[in-house]
Parts: sequence; C-alpha cells; structure tokens
Amino acid sequence: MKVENEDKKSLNFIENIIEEDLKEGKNKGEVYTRFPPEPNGYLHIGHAKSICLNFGLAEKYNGKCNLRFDDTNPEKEEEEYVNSIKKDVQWLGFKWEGEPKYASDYFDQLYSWAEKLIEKSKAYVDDQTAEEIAAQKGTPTEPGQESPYRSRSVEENLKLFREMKAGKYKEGEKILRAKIDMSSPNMHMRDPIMYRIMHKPHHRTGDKWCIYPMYDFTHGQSDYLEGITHSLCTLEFEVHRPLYNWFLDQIIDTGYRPRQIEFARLNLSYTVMSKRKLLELVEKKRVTGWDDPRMPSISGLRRRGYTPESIRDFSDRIGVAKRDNVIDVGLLEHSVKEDLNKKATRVMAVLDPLKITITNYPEGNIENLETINNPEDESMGSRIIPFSREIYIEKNDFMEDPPRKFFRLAPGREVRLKSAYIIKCEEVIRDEKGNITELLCTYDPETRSGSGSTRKVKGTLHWVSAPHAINAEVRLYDRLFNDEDPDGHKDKDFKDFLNPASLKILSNAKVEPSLKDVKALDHFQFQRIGYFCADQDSLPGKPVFNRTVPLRDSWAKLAKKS
RNA sequence: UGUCCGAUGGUGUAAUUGGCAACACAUCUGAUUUUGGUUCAGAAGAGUCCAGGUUCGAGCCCUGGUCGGACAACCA
Repeated sequence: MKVENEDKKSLNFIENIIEEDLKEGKNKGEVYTRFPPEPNGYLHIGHAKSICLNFGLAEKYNGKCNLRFDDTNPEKEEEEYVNSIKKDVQWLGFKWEGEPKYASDYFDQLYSWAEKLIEKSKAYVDDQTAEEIAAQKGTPTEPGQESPYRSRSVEENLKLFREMKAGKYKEGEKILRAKIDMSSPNMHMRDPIMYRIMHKPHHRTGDKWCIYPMYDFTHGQSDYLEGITHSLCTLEFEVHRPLYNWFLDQIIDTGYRPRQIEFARLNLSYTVMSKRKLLELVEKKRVTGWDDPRMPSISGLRRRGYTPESIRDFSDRIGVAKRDNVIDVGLLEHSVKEDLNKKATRVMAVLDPLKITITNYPEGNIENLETINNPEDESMGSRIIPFSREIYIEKNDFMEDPPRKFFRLAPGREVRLKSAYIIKCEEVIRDEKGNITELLCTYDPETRSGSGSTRKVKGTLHWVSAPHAINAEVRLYDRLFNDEDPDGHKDKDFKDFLNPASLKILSNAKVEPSLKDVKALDHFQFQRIGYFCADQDSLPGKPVFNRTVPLRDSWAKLAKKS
C-alpha cells in the first residue's frame, strides 16, 4: 500500500491560501470561485488556464464556481460572444453553478449602492471633460489635483446623479466619481470613475439604462453578491486590489468578504495571446477566422484536434504562480499527443503517394487483412483493410540512393507493409523527364502478417490499396509564427513574424476506405505521420483532415544531423 | 526618480514553513517494437539575481542593491 503518497502533491500558492482560510474557519468552510469573462471576444488558451483554475479549485475543495459575464460596457459586448463562451466552457468539461450570471443582473443594486456612497459623501458628480480629468490625475510619480466639483453637497450630487440616470445629459457631460485621495501613490485611488453615461442599448437590459458602472465599481460587489470566497484574477489587477477592498468597505455590513488573489497570465512561445491582436489577425484575414486551427483560441484548438482532456492536462502541468512565464508550446503539443496516443484509431493514410505494382501478386485479387485499431488499447479492437496488386506508399519512404541507416524502401531492398507482406523493390519506372512515377516490387507470400511468419526486416511502411483508396484533402498546420516571441520586438510588428508555411494543403492524399465518411472532430493517428482530426469541411466521400500535431520523428532528426 | 509585484537547471513548477534543491517538458544514450510512434532503463544539466547580516544551519528570515513586470482608458 502506498496510499500515503496519493495526496502528497504539493500545493500551489492559491491552494495554500485556501487551505489556510479553511483552517481558520473562514467562509464557513466554503470555497466559491467564479470565471468572469467580458463577452467581447472569443476565449483562448489563456482563458482556459483561468477556467481550469477556477472550476478546478471548486472541484478540488468541494465548492462551487460561477460563470459570470462581466458585461458593463454595452459598446463592445455581444450575445454572440456569450454563446461562444458558454460553449467553450462546457466543451472543456466544466459545469457552472446554477444559471450563468451577469454583472448586469446587479445594475439596480449597484445603482443604489452608488447613491449610498453619495449620501455618505464618498462620491460626487463631476462635470469636467475626460481630458480635464486626465490632466488632473497626475502621474505615477506626481500627485493629482482635486476636481473643482469635488465638494458639491450631497443633495446636489444626488439630484445630478438621478438626472444622469434619467437621461438628462449627453455622454461625457457628467460622471460619478468616488471621493478617495487625489494624492494617493496608487493611481487607481485617485477619485476613480464609478459611472459613466452611455446612450447605448445593452445586450440584456436593453434601453433601461443610460449610465453604466465601471469594472472597479462592479467586480467586487458582484463577487460579494454571489458569495464568492476567492476571486482570482491576473496580475494586472494587483494595483486594483486596494480599490476592490475600498468599495467593499463602503457597502459591507457582515463578516464575510470575498478576497481577490492575483496570478500570472499564461504566455505561450510562438504565439500571441492578446484578444486585440488575435482579432486583428481575423479582421485582416491572416487567418480564416476565430476557429482557424492555427489560432490559440479554444475554438481554434478544438478544430485543430485538441481534446478537452489535453487542455486540462496542460493546464495542470503549467501550474500557477505570480512570476511572469513563457510556456514552451511544445508542452501543449505533448499533452495532446499523450491523450491521443491512448484514444486515436490508427489508420493508413498516404499524404504524398507513390504507386507500387506488385508484379507477382495475382491480378484482380483482393485480400481483406486484419489490422489492430490501437496497440495501446486492446478494447478498441481491429478492422479490415483491403490489399491488392497496386498500392500507394509515401514518396519519401523510397530513396534511390539511400544514406546509411535509411531503413525504408530502396532498389533491391525489402520492407514490410504494415499488417500485410514483405515486399522487395525490383525496378524503378520513370517518365520522359526522369521523374520516378512507379515502383515495381515483388512480395513474399509467406510473410503475411498474423500468419506466423517470423522473417524480420528493418523497416515497416504504411500503405493504401490503390483501387480502394479514397481521395482526401489534408491540411498540414504548423505554428502561426516563426519567432519565439512575436510580440517582443520593439520596432517590428508581430505580424512580421507570421509563418508563411503555417498551412500547407495537400489535395491528393490517399486514405483507406474506412475513412470515406468521417464526422467532424473524429480523431485519428495517421500511422507513422501524426495525429489528424476530421474537419467540418468534410463532405460524404470527400474527407478533409487537419493535422493536429506530427508524431515524433527520430529519423528526421537523425537525417538533419548528417 | 512614486506604489505594488516578482526573481530557483533551456522552459515551467516544487522544496510540507530554517535541515545540504525535486518533478515535468525539452535534450542525449541504450533496450524493446510489424508505427524510426508508444513503452522501458539511464545520463547530462541549477547550488537558488548580487552583497552583507541573523543562525549550528538560509532558496526560505532581515538589510541594502540589481534586474524584470504592472499601474496615469468615461476598457475589462
């Protein structure tokens, strides 16, 4: 018995905080988290980290996790994004507590808290323009100046604020500010804006409101209203924490209060992660859309062939801390390969076909050969593939003048065809221009797989029977950028590093007949090549495959060395 | 010349709270293999940003530096 080791896994800094809180009996021993996206774009792998963290912590500590849309800016937010976000979170395999929540659900409550602050003389209406306010704000090293409207009476502030709400003023004419400290070394405490006027319909509240609360006046209170115990966010909100707490101080009358904890966002090598930049790639048509398989968006990864399990595994592996980090994109690839190795059916697919005629094989004869679906999982069983006189192999599995250690086909050499026979290359056929068009081989009828034949040869090739082959389109994806840190160059735009070879389309691939009618998102291992996933563009009889990730190729590595 | 945060092999994360730095990925050997995949066995690689201090003992504590990041949207 080694039960002791089971729970030995060390805790990350957030789990440490939670366990301390639990030990001290805070929050009645409850853990309640939330994932709070703004519905203004699609989710990406960085969000996946946050999702796995928040939902994962709730699972681990037997708690709950809300999905809450932070929808306080009607200018940028849309229903479409709400739907895609819900879909992505569910696809990752998480279940939020109850119905999805919206910050806009709390607009009434927030409004009355705002009035309460005015009554306590902790908030005031400012008539200045955005420019004037910015000018008074000071800089990180110099204190700001107080607004001339800062000392308006409670009555006047109340009247003005109500008029703002009633729609009496134009956008920008007035705002509501918290009265804190214009000389605070923390810029966020210099009388931050609580409400602004926006004559814009909201995706959920319609035209009920023409004033909308700012993030800082919304987030902590939303956490409080939902009973959130641990409010996890990224590092850039660290400076907001005093404000988060200040607003809670003004409204809280119980012992409970949510606690904001910041962690470092995910950075991935060879990719960009900002919503703005990803949007730019979409809008400038450098990719086909948010779900382009080269995008680090959840929808892109899904279409590429990543599984939810692989993304969750990745998220576990990268851990969580407060220091800036860049994760090697190879780790993400490792996570899918490991998952797909267990799950993907092994199939025969020839991407760049070279025809072979087996001259001593009876013309017109067809054999049904059995082949195993997945050597890693016997329960996946086996299937039948047809074999005949004419087959295709991979062009680069043949070399006329092979280097040392090349174990594949060459004139006079033998290889095994996976799940079939050993063949020998007898003759090379060329066209007028000297290009190799076909190989003539002979086979050894005694070497059929499964027949008990013990003859060994160095190489094993994948193949497809020519008369049975299905034509397929195969999309070979590679990393979108060819620079490790496309964002990290001062005088160069990240788009300068776009990898021109990030997509290579092969339209003449030959695949085994079982792949005739595939369903989008079906995963396969093309034997000896890589993991592939059926694309949504597939039509009956006309499959399209996306390469998720190539198999490790130690021959390529060896060949490159010499 | 502000405030806050951070600094551990190539990368990322640990070190059960002061007891001679561990795990994963990547890399390199070798074995197995009807996938040059997988798997297995093994190797190499940091003395923990720097300088002091406390201590029998410091990656963990203290002091002072250095370097990196965040913050000046009516964005979140």
